[in-house]
Amino acid sequence: MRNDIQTEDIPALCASCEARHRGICAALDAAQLIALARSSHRHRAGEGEELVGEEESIERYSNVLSGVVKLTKTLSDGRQQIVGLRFAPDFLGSPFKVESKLNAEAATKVSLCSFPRGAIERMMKEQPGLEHRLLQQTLKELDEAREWMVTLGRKTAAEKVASFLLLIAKNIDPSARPDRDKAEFELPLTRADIADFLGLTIETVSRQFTRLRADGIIAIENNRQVTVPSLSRLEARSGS
Amino acid sequence: MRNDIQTEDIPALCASCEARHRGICAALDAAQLIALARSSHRHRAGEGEELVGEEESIERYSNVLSGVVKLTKTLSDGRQQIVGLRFAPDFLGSPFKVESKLNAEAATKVSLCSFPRGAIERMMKEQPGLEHRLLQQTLKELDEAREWMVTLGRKTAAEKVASFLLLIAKNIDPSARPDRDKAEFELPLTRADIADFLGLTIETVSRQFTRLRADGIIAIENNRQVTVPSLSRLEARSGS
DNA sequence: CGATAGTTTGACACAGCTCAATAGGCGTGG
DNA sequence: CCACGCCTATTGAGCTGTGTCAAACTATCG
Repeated sequence: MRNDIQTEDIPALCASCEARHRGICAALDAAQLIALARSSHRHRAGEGEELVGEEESIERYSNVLSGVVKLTKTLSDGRQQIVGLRFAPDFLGSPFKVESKLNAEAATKVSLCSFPRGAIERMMKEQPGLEHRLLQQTLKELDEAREWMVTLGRKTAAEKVASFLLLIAKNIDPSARPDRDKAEFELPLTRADIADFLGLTIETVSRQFTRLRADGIIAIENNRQVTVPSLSRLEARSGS
Repeated sequence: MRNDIQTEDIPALCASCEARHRGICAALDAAQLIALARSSHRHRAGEGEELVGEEESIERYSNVLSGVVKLTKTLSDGRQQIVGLRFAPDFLGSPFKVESKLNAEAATKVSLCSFPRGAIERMMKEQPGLEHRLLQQTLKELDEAREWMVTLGRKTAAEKVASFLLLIAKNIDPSARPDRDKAEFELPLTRADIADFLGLTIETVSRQFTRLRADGIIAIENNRQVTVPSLSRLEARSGS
């Protein structure tokens, strides 16, 4: 199914791409990668840019190559909830159509590799491995969503904020290793985003940050640069 | 893929089964149904009975034929959150293994059609349509989970209870039809379950029920039998 | 340096929680 | 068929965590 030996055959673009190894494209062989690369294009989006409006979602699918994308839902009166975050090399855009509305917006600067809907669907027919991969990613997303439901429904504000920091640390700390208990990373979200993710207000989020800082669980520089000296101490506050 | 013409060929058990039409089994042809039926068995479970403990989840998969199953997650200190409800003809048991722990418990009397893990996985290899079907069910679940995240994170207690009643009405009112604005059903969950589903306490749930009753939005008989004279009036209170 | 957007802090209000008592439904056994 | 007991649901009173509103502070960028 994978064809790592013939690395020279795969498109140059894909050779160093993370999605090729850990993402959707890992299910494709060289020939399929070439076919897909023909109709794919890389592009960037700035913070706050909308990626998937109603219409566009149907048009194309993307791999997240870098940056963070937030998936949001909005009630009719404007209340908003972030229902998921996508990090590299996650897949973006749900296959087949889902009835309910969902927005995707760049939380940070983002780079994407996009292809038209049709290309993926055609490939799915001739390569069941791709659909299998998609199922796995969807199951992972479902699992994460359920985990977060517990956070939203049953945790206190303090636990929510700690859980959030752990999630980010796991997903974007470049120095992360299983044994390292320390973490450093730049927050990809504003306080407002964090509030929307946690079902809180920005003021409550801010107060919880202040408390974590006062207790030495985290240090923050320039509002965004976070240091966690001990992930296990942070985890102890996450209520899990 | 489906083979409705040769109805006489399919197993007697499956002939009248809802899962055969709207569930997972719709992806199978007569021969496959027969093969699967050989290793499947129907059984019942009483209210509160645990269906999927850690170990068992891996062992077998089931279709829900009647009744309601609740999927729960529990924090280390005992706080609980219901992360999903399964109604007939939903599928139960996640394919491949998911790392995180999830419990499935009968919320009402339940009847199931179960088969061993291996049977399904073998069939998935020879019948891509089955995996496709599974992907669709998973996408639907993901969508529902996200919808509920908004409810948990951003709605008031009153809106949560209204949303819950709408969800139940949609899924188990036998007399439901798109045009009918009235609904009648028996609540499949206790107040404690409802609280765990909504991220509230039983007292708050009870008070919201009382208010809905006082306002004529619902009528309740015997604590479980609910009448909703106007679903649209109920929906107006759901905050969506 | 000033403008702007984001963040922190404070004072206060209120939705929903806690604890406690009462009421209702339902099965069991006299 | 009633009486009892158990379990679930309701109601009440008071408390508290989080929201609201407003002001001060801080980064960032032209």
